[in-house]
Amino acid sequence: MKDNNDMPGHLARRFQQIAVAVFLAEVEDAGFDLTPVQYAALATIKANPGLDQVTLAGLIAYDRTTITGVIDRLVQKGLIERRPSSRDRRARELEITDEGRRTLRKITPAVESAQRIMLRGLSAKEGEELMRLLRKAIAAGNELSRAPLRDAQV
Amino acid sequence: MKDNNDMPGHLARRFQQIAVAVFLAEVEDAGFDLTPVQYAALATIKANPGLDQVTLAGLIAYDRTTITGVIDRLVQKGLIERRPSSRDRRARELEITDEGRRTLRKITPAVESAQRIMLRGLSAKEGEELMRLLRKAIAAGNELSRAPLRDAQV
DNA sequence: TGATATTGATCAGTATGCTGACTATCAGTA
DNA sequence: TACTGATAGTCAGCATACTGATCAATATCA
Repeated sequence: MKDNNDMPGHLARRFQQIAVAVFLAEVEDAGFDLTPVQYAALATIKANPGLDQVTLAGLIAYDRTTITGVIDRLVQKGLIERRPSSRDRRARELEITDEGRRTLRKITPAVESAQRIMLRGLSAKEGEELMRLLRKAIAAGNELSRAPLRDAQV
Repeated sequence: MKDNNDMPGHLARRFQQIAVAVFLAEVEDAGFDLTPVQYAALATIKANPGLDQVTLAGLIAYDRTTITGVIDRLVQKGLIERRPSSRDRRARELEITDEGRRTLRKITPAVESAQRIMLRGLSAKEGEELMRLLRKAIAAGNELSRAPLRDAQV
């Protein structure tokens, strides 16, 4: 019988669990209330003004049904705006607000600190290697989840 | 601005997302309906007959409030039994059923196949190195989540 | 012993994430 | 143009995960 510690799936779940806990703790210490998912969405909307929800989902590999709720909460917090697209009446264009921009700027140190903390058991070289291997495994498995990563159409 | 791909937290989430999708697909192909979490709980109950829920949670690093629902569903499926402990009337003892044992035996090839698939982009050596680095990072961050890994009391 | 603290389990509430279904709209084509 | 298929977004339902609270039972110690 294989031990849990020999199962990449188990290790993935555990590392992700710690990563989320660290992120939330750092962000809360900085005085904000934003989840990892909300942060990624907000940063991506800022970098791609006016994008629609499906494009956003593709850029950060979320399921389109998950995005709906995330967007709802970001709008609720006043960090982004959602308005109908003029080109496609099915689509919604997403735009960051001034407050969203402010939040993003002030929260960045906490986010970067969280990334360091979740790798604190590794040397700099090991951290780089872990990220490289994760990127490689993810690239090979990209199409295996319902929410694959997609490039922006531009 | 850091890219998502430079964020270990983002990579962790993405790898876990793929790992779960692969697990569910392989298990469903084998004709079963069991989540990664349910599998880990079932295997751990089999290996530690009569353990209580808190001990189970510690062994696989789940939150104790999450365990309740997982156990409910395993009982519902007839794979385990939950009964009051004789030593401590607050606690419940968990025991695998014959059907649980049968399911575990028949599902194992699918689970092992899933572990291979989620590492398919990596060489054997790289897969080992990824697991080593994950274990190391997890060990250093164990106490940072609400559900740290705990040894069994025995 | 009796007061206090701790522990095992559960619950309510919130936030991902998924499947599958549905509506509205758009795009391509016969 | 009318039909067909695809697409954007939403929703219901289910399963993790977490926070914080509660209840019952156990442990601890003055």
